[in-house]
Amino acid sequence: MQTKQEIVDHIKQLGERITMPRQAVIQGLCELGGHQTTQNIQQYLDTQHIPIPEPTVYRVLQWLKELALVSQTDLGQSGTIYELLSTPPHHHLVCLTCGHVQNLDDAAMVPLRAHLQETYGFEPRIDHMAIFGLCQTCREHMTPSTRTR
Amino acid sequence: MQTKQEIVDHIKQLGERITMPRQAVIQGLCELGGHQTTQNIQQYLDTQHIPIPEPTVYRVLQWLKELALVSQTDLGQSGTIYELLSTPPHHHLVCLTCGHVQNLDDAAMVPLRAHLQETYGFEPRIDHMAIFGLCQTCREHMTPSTRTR
DNA sequence: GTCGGTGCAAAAGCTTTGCAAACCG
DNA sequence: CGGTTTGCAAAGCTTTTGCACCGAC
Repeated sequence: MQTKQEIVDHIKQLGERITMPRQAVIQGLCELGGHQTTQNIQQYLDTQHIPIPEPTVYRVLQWLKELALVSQTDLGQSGTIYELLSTPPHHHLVCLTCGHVQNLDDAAMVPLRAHLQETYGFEPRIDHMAIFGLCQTCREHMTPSTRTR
Repeated sequence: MQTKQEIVDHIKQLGERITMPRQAVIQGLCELGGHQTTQNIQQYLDTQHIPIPEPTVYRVLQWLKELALVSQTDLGQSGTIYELLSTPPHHHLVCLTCGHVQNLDDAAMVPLRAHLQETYGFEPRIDHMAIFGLCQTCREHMTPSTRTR
């Protein structure tokens, strides 16, 4: 886990401008840890008395993504999450019933990644993949009437 | 590829009601084939002089999904696609640069599916998975300035 | 005839955009 | 000081919802 200061220093070396909202979003990502939605980040900053307008949160996250410091993953109905790229590579098992998101170690994807490159010439951005399905808990509590969404 | 009539007969046997908009959407899925967005379906039906309001297209697709006749896959910025489940299982390689969607045979996912079940107790709905990355064409034409989205 | 589906209009999320004012370096 | 970034407000898109009317069985 990187500290906010390390990231800020890194960005300065890239010649990018550091502003208050940018520091705030980075701080939010660092202190919340893991994967976060724009809402999570904004609400957390609110509790820290650092109100940041939503459009700015989006703009900062997009900028961090372009600097390859943050990944963006679309989880379908479960929303879109952003994550510091310092964390070790992993993926997301998204439960279609309860929306729970579980991490999956990257080792599971190594063979698939190789296969796609060799067979299709496709370079997967499998740094943060979303796999949808049913988590163990929901499988056990499953009733026939349970809807998929 | 199933015909519209086969599907309609099947649904009747399930005791579900058949209405004009429902037939229309099924027809659209059959005749367009493959994976389609709500817009595709609606626009196609417009050309056939069968105007269906958007909310109804959504409602019918959701209903078909609950009957396990159609799959819904979220492709992130590339939208949401619906597909008849009669087609052989496959997945989608979504290019982050050009948005192109390429099919991937299910065989590539068999080992991963087994692994997730055994290790995590997670039952993946890997019937139509979206894998994001760079397609061969975009990799070749890649310039450093090219953005991810 | 009854229950469920449709159509319309409107709302709800989430994300983006335009532009003047504020700010970083 | 000059070019960027921010804040605000408003628009855009996709998807959902409420409700009266209509239609399938």
